[in-house]
Amino acid sequence: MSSAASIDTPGGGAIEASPPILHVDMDAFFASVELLSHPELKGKPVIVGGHSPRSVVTSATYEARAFGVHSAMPVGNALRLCPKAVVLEPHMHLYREYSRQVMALFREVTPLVEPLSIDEAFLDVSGARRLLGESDVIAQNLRARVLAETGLPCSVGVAPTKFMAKLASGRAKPDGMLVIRPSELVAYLRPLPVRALWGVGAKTAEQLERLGLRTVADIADTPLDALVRAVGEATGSKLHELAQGIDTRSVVPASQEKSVGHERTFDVDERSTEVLKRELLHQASRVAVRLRAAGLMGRTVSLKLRFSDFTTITRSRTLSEPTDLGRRIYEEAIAIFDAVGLRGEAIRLIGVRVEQLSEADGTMHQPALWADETVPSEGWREAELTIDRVTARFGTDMVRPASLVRAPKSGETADRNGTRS
DNA sequence: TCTGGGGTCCTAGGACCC
DNA sequence: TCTGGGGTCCTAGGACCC
Repeated sequence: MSSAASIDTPGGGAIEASPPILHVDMDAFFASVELLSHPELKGKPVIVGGHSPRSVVTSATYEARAFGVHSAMPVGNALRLCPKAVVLEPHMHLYREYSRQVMALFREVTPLVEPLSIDEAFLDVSGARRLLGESDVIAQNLRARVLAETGLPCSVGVAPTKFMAKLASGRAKPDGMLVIRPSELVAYLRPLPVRALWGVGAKTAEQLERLGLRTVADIADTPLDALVRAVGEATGSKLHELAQGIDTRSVVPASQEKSVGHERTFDVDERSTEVLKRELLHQASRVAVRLRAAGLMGRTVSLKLRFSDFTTITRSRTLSEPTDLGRRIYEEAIAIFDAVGLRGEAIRLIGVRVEQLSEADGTMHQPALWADETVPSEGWREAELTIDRVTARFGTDMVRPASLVRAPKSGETADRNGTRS
């Protein structure tokens, strides 16, 4: 066992004055992006969410939050709390584009940028400080720059560790900055509720509550083994460290994705296997398009089903060879689906995910054999590459299951009927 | 209008190998 | 042959995060 208390201080004493980690979090990201195209709604309660009956809030302006609206809440509930709110459909492609822009701005500060989600990232500025000044100065300049170049507000937490930086950015919201220095760290942490610790959700909080543990201080003062018995090895030891302000994780620039999937909740629970399988075909093809676009292949296919009562099952199968073909993923998903043996149960959600990703380096691809021996796999590969070209040109909406239903004859590429207006 | 869609990580049991 | 243990892979479920 090594000494857990030793903390690397690459910048020496300077760290005391200027903590090295920034956590940048865009404020009400999706809603803020929408306001750029709807300036007349500025200052009003705005909710981003779908219009279908089961849609939830994906983002809300602070004006809407004042009414108790928050993300993951059903849109209907949100509208009851705030009837005047304007509901806007999400535009994911726009959010991804703005995300790309702000992440690029972060990388101008330091190459050590770790995106955490579409709208937040950690920055390690311990090296950049020599050039750009103390980290609070870097943070303020970055906030100003993001606002000037994108029109979007963000908040920044500055602290000695990732966890504390994230905590700080949360405290700084909206449109603010907060610096937590090493000497203030423990005093800041101890009074917070356990729920503030990373990895403590509703269930874990409940388990801890049963032990009488309510604050971070309670956790910090509880012996490690008692904690581990209550919540398991990994969570227990993690919490014990976080509670005393210890977090040795470093900022690691983007790593490879581990899975790619799609899922859909039906507006009304679905019983028809024909409809369910058609949805699987669509999802498998979308997953494959994304795999190929990223130059990845996957080896494990899993199917997810959620029933009306919200119970959820997943079933997976590992292939002998990785694939990036929708046809192959679809076949496997169907085989799993058939093995589940539904007897007309109502399905609320269905989804497909591909795991165990590896880089597809072209030459390594082994053409798979289909159940239908008359269809050469290379024909399918050609068909799907055509889909990629159509997608690149017209967007994913153009890729319809219909283009995969029929095998292409030789010399023919996948048709692209199903054009949407 | 009960509970979206994209993910990551952990646990636990069994198979299988050395 | 009474009882090992470590490691890896696979599968299912669940907690958690944004």
